Parts: sequence; C-alpha cells; structure tokens
Amino acid sequence: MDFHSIHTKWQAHWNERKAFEPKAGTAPAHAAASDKFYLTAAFPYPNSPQHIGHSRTYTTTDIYARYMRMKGKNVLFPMAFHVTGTPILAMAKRIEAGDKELFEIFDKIYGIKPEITKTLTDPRALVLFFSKEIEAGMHEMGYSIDWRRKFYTFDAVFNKFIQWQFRKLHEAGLIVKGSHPVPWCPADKQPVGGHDTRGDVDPQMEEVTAVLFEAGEGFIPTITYRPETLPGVTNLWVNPDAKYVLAEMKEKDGQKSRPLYLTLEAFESLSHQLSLTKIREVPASELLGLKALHPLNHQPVPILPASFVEPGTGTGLVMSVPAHAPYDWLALRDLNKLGEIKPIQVLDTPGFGACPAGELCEKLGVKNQDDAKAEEATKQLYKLEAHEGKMKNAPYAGMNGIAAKDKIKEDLVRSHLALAIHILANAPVFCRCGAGCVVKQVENQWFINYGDETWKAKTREALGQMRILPEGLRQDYEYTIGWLQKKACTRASGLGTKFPFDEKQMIEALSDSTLYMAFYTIAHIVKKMEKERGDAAISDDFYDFVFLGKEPAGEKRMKKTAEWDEARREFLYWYPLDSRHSAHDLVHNHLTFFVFNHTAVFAQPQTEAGEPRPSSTFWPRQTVSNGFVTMEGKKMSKSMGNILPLRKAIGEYGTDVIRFVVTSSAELEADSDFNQAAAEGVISRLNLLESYLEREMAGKPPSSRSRISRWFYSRFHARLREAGAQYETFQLRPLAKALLYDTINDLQWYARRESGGGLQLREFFEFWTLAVAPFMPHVAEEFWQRMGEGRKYAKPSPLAFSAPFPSADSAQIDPRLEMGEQYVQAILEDVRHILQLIKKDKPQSLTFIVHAGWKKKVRRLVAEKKNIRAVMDEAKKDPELAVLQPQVAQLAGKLIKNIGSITGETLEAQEELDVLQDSKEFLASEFGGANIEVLVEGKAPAELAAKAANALPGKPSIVIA
RNA sequence: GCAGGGGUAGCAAAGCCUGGUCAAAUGCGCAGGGCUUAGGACCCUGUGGCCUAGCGCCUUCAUGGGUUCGAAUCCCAUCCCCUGCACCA
Repeated sequence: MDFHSIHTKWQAHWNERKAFEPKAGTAPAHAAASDKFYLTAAFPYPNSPQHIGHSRTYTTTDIYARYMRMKGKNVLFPMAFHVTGTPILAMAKRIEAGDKELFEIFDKIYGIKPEITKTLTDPRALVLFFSKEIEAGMHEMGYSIDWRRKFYTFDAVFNKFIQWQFRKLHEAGLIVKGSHPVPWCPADKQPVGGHDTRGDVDPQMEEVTAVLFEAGEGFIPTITYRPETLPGVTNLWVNPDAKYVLAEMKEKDGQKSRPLYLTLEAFESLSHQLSLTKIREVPASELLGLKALHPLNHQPVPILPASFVEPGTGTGLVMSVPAHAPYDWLALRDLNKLGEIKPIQVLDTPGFGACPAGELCEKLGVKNQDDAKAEEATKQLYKLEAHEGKMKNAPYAGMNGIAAKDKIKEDLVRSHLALAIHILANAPVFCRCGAGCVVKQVENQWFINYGDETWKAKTREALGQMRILPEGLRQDYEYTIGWLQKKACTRASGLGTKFPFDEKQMIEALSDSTLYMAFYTIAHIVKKMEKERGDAAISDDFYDFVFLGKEPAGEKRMKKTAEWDEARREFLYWYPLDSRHSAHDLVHNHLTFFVFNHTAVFAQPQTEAGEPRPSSTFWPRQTVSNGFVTMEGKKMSKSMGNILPLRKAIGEYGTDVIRFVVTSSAELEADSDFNQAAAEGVISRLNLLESYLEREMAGKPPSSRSRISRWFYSRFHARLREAGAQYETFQLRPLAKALLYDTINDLQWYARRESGGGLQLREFFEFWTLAVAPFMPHVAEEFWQRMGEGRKYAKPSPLAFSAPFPSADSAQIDPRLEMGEQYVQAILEDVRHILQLIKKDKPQSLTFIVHAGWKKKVRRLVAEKKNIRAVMDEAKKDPELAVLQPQVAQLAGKLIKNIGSITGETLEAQEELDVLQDSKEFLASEFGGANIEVLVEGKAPAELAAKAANALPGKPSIVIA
C-alpha cells in the first residue's frame, strides 16, 4: 500500500468537507445538538521541530477525538502555540552567537541547513519557522484539528485574556508579592533553568545551615548539613590556601549588622542572597591564629588548617565534629592532633562506640582526608546516624539524626546563632554564557498563591469530580495540591504577556497556560474582531461577559456587539472541557495548575437564559496523561543523536503506522517504544490485510457459512464488543493487539482451516475498517472506498471518519464454537507431541476416541463437590452412574488430584464428536493425508478398549498408527 | 530524605486487583521446514529440563519467609532499579 498517496488523498477529502470545524450548537445528523465533546492537548512549544516523541500525546488525543466523532459527538479539537518565556529567546540568541553545537544538531538531526538556521535570529521568525513546521507535521499526521482557532501566546488578544485572568486571580486575593531564592547567573542577571546551563544541567538548590561562631572582629559562619552535631564541635577548619575576607552583613529584619569571615568566592556568591559589604581582606593565617567561641557553651575552640575545605562551597569555612564526620576525624589525624583534641560524641548508634567516624574510617581503611573513600565513609555514617542514631543529650536526647537536625536548625536560626542559606547542591553549574551560577534572593517577586487553603479545598473538590486516566495518578494530583505553595509567576524577560500589576515583568510560561482552553472556544471570533477593529475591540468587559456572563457596567463600559453574544454562546456550548491530554510529566505542575485556575476563575455560579449553572459546570471533566516514547528501547536525546524527527518518520513509515506504533506499543502510563521492527510488522500486516481484501473483492465468496467462519466471526465480534470500552479508557495497547495482531492470527487460522471453499470476509472488513479508523484513519478510508458502494453490513456512510462506530453483533458470539476450536487445537498439539516422542513423521492413520458421556457427568460432580465421597453419594442416585461405580470412583480419584484444572466448561461428548467429524478433512491435511477415524468410547473395537478408557472430557484418546 | 512506580523466560512485555484452566498471552530474536531464481515478505513448527504415546513429572515469575488443599498472583521482610521534589518548558 502506498501510504503517501493515501495520506494526501484522504486529507484532501477531509479538508474539502471542513470535517473538523464543528459548529457550536449543531451536530452531525446522528447526534443530539447538545452532544458535544471538547478536548485539548498541551500545545507545542515551537523552539525546534517536533520529533516522534511529541506525536504520542497528539495522536492519543486524535484517536479519542475520532472515536468520539464516530460515537456521534460533535467534537472540537483545537491547537495553538506556546511561545511564552525564555527558551525561545535563548535559542534565538544562541543562533545569533553562531553556537556550533546547535547548528550541528539542527543540521544532523533535523536536516535544517545552516543557511536556514542562521536566518532565525529573531525570536518571531524562529517561532514562525518552527510553528509552521510543527503545524505541517500535524496535518501530515491526519490530526482532526480545528485550525481556525490557532493562536500564539504572544498575540495581543491572548495577552488581554491572560491579563484578565490575572486580574481575576488578584481580585480573589491569590496574587501575592515577596522574595525567594532562585538559581542565578550573575553575568546575565537572570534566573537560570536547566536549558540555560552548559550541558543542560538542572541547577539544584538546597538549604543548608551556617552556624555562627564568634571570633576576632566578628563571626565565622560554618556551613553544615548536620547542625545536630553542633554540640560535638571541637574546632573549626580553614583552608590555608584560600583567600578570606571580612564583610559586613546587614540582617534582613532589622538594622542590625554583623561582620562575617568568608572566602572571597563565598563572599561573591553569597552577596546575591545576603546583604554583604566587604570590609577588608583577611589572610588565612590571620584566621588560623584566632579562637572561636562555641555558640552553645561559649567555650573557645581552636581554628585549624585543612585541605578538604572547598573555598567555593558555602562559606568556605566548616565546623569540625571528629566523632561523627569522617573528614574531620581524618584531618585531625593528618595533623597529628587526635591526642590533643578529643572527639565529642553526640549521637549514639548501635554497632558503634564513642567515635563512630574514627571507627568507620579505620574499618574502611581510609588513608587521609584526600582519599576518595572518605566520601563513602561520610555517606554511610550520615545515612546510618540519620535513622538509627540517637541524640545523647537534652534537650534533643533520644531523637534520631533527622528529627534532631530539623529541630536544631530551626532553634539556631530563630535565636540568630545560625543562618539558613541556599546553595547549589550540584555546584559548580555554569550558565551558557560561561559564568558560574549562584543563588539569588529575588526581591519584589510576584507569586500565585497555590498555598491558599480555601483554594486548595476547592481544587480538591474539582479533582474529586474528575476522571483521571490513568486512575493511579489521582494520588499524584492530591499530593501536588497538598505541597504546592506560592509559585513565582513572573520573570524579568521572556515572550508572552506583561504582568498587569508590574508591566516591567513578564508572566512566565507555566502561569499563562492554565486557562487557555477557555480561550480556544472563542479564539476564531476574537481574531475576527481584532482583524476588523484592532485589539482595542477586546477588553476585560468582553471577557467578563463571555466567560462569566457579567453584563458590562460602570462609566467606561464597552458596548456589546453581536460577536459578544456569539462568543458567549460558543463558550457555553463547548465548556466544560471534556478531556485534557498531556504527557505525564505535566501532572506535577501544569495539569494541577490547570485545575486550580479553573476553580479560581470559575468560582461563581452563572445563570444563562434563566438556567442556573453552578461554578462546577465550568470545571474540567477529565485528564489523560501518557508516557513518553523511546527509540529502539533507548531514551531519545540530542547527545545520543537518536532523535527521530516526526516528518522524517512519516516519510519513512507512513502516518498510520506511526500513529499505531507510538500509541499502542505500551500501556498508557508506560513509555512506548518506536522501533523499526514494530513499524515494519505493522506495514506487513496491513499489506496482508490488503491482499485479503483484494481477494475478497475479486472472488465470489461461498453463500453458506462454515463452522470455521462462524468461529472467526464469533471471535471477531467478541473483540469488537470490547473495543468501545477500550477506546474510552485508553486501553490502546490491548485494543490494538486484539484488533490487529490477534485478529490477523485468527484470520490466518480461518484461512488454513477452511480447506474447502473461499473465505467470507466482507462483513469482517466493513466492521474492522471502521473499528480501526480512529487509529489508522487513512488506511480506513482507503479500505472503505475499495469496498465500494453497496455495503452490506455496516451502516452506510460516504467516508469512514464520519461513519458511526460499529457495534458488535452479539448474536454471532458463540463460546461453544470457540471451545470447539480450542479442542481441535489441543488435539493438534497432542498429536504432534506424540509424533515427536515416537519419532514418527507421517502417521498412516489417526483414531480419536471420544469419551463416553457419563464421564462428563463425573467431571461436573467432582468440580462441584470437590470430595470423592460426596461424588460417590451423588453417583449412586444417578441410574447411569450407579452401575459404573468402580469406574466412577477411579475417574473421580484421578480428577480430584487436579481439581483446579477442571473448573472450566468443556464440550458435551456429542459436540466433541461433531467437531471432530467436521474437522476430519483438515486433520488429514495437517498430518500428511493420514486416514482419520472418529469413534466413541464403548463402541471402539475391542483391541482399542484399553486406550479408549483413557478418554476424558475435552481430551479424546488418540491412537496413532 | 519525601512521594510514586517497578523487578516475569534470549529481549520487550501481558498476567497480579478478582489465587486453580499459567511452563506463563503477544511481539521481536533464534532454530528447523514450506513457498521462492535468490533475498525479502508471507506461512507452518519449535524455543526451561526430562519422557519412543500425549492428557505427565521436575525446576522456574528479584531474594528469603508465611498464609492456603493450591501462589507469578495474597501477607511480611530484604535487595536492586526508575521517576518527580518546582518557579522551568
């Protein structure tokens, strides 16, 4: 089958009919007008072309959209582009800077030549280029998208919508201002995310404690992960080769200030989160001469040199707890001071004595503080003491390391004996510009307050009414709602919408994508208004009216136009959103924010034409999250170079094949795998089906139905019966397996078994074509057309995409037929097994002896009574069994041993006979023309009597000669 | 650390909720055979071990223990792996 020609052909047919541009309030003939279905997928971010991984969410959504359409729903599936934030700017900048790596990725992976790449230095040009590319790919994938509603998040009318949304949040008291720490590039004066760093490292912030020791002219802040060990401090460490400074630190709360000793590096990086002014430089030797006072008991502790102290980490000064920190103990040993300075035990841990650090170092044979094993010892001991260590002294006595740590930290910070500071846990991290990243305390930061308890409660309520697929993710949502606090919603730069309460700030990308599903419903109308009258035609009044049903009021109110009512109708028709789709990584942020924002904006009930609509009418109904796509079993990554661009894949394999493989090679929540073998497997199966279809259309199928054809249809309709529920719950993998793989296996079995005349596949193809149409819409149209007019089984429809989804013909489902076929298959296997054992290739004859009917009765009794005596009691009452008591007892004894294996139903003896009689010809052909005989136990010749006695229900005795 | 998910035959992956028909679907791979000028595609058979008559036996579903007439499935413990923990799309 030539996929490329069928794609373009059928896509043209759909476009011609404007098949995916639904009208609000109207619907296809076979549906009620109110029977709408509105679904959206997370819109793409056009800073590079899309690859095959991106297609999974969209294809899943499209399959659902197409299925719902066939179920008679009026379906809306819109699409837009998300261009908010910094990545697009960063990309344009990298191109402008001639970033070699980037040019190469574009060239090698995506086939974008450097001449083209270099024209993309303007962010808008970049967005336009990639969004066109992505949109083209989506067309080629056959997605049933209503493109009239397309927009970009930097469009003026959308900006107005977002500002309107933020004013709603503000009115509800959910926008707050404050400060917070962020990873920061001091050169760019910008927060840095993972994609802003060299090697795409995610900067990881971590809170640590800097304990303040009074010394010299001020304080020595020592950084520690383990403040609970503070009572065990015996000395402080200074790196003798580092440069130190004395700096004035202004306290956050009051006017008070304190001088601190720090390394120069620490001074520079910490001045982004503390208010620091340098007083003078201090040589390490000066510090080494000082005595520090322990903050808890004011006893002096010496300051000693140690090489393990990193000048760039924290403050460049650390406290020494030789009893519990292997590095400290080792450094003391290196200085030969262990005699003079005695470790002080703070935590008691089973298996250790008074100096766990020393004991562990000796056990592991750590040589000195520069030995790599010191790190291992530290990790081991920390883990152990955190859980099993018990604090020895009041007021923390008895607490384990973890509990004590948090408590002491809190106590110390509160009493100004320590500072809580943030560091980058995975330092050093470098910005793309080359500067080392630091932590910055950003002032005047705006937040959306997801920590608001009333809001959380409402969001939980909304979640409770939603369907979550896969259902297991519900607890992830609940957990996320629980821990979400204030979320920074602005940045100093980026594309998108200006923050309405501080126009120098831009709304960041996760905050302007929470309500746009509502915007889609009216996007085409708003765009028309903008085109005719400019964006001034759009205002808060307009959005208030459309989304909240509020009539414009006050001095500066806008005049309503006919479009307002049209937009309002459109919104009311499509909302609520019936299904929201994304990959599962967005559950923890986007999808949860999305629910939150709906409950905040749609907080009040509305009334429309006298009809009350509670606020929950507008809340989302369902989310569907899918896993990612791997490539030949491996994660796709730029560095591995194994990214398969979508359009390249389409060229190689064809749309429907990709649609099928990407969505059906794994359960919804698992990562699916795209691999060549699977894709080719699908292609060859489609070709096989095509050849069957051709034969069917060319030949004259027999008029009466054979046993095996009835078997085939029984199986097929049983599968078809499940298909609807599987589409609705996204069990695409089992569905795909049933519809393609299992069905083809059945088809082949049917063909092999039908040793007589031809096959009857007309009914099969009509139903099958429609059943797979959501997955493979182009193949479906092609098959549908090739079947021509005069369809005999499915309801008529000019094109497959708009046909009603077929329902199974339950009357054709017959479990006894399927049991009969299983019986034949089991016999085939048994005969083969025996032939193999006796090393015989071609039997002369095969004799099958079906059990005498009474055995079936015994089997049933055994399954029911599960006890020989009870079986025998029953048997005595049965005239047929009463005369056979010894045989019954023997059989019952045999059966009871394997009680578990006889729970299933088996054929009646007569049915076994019928099946065997009917299959004689087939069995003969399977075994090289052997003579086939079918007998009944009791009527078999005397010389076979012993064999015949072995016959059981479902297991005839087999005699091979 | 906290939260969630997972470990099944050469590989991938179903089964586990609702214990027995599970030596365990299916796909790939591999082996043999058919078809074919050849290759591919397609079809058939096999793919833990034993067995010259199957419907049987033995050992298997991370490891160890338990519940049960019966465990891949239920319970407990242990080991290992993956993902997320934000202000970023």
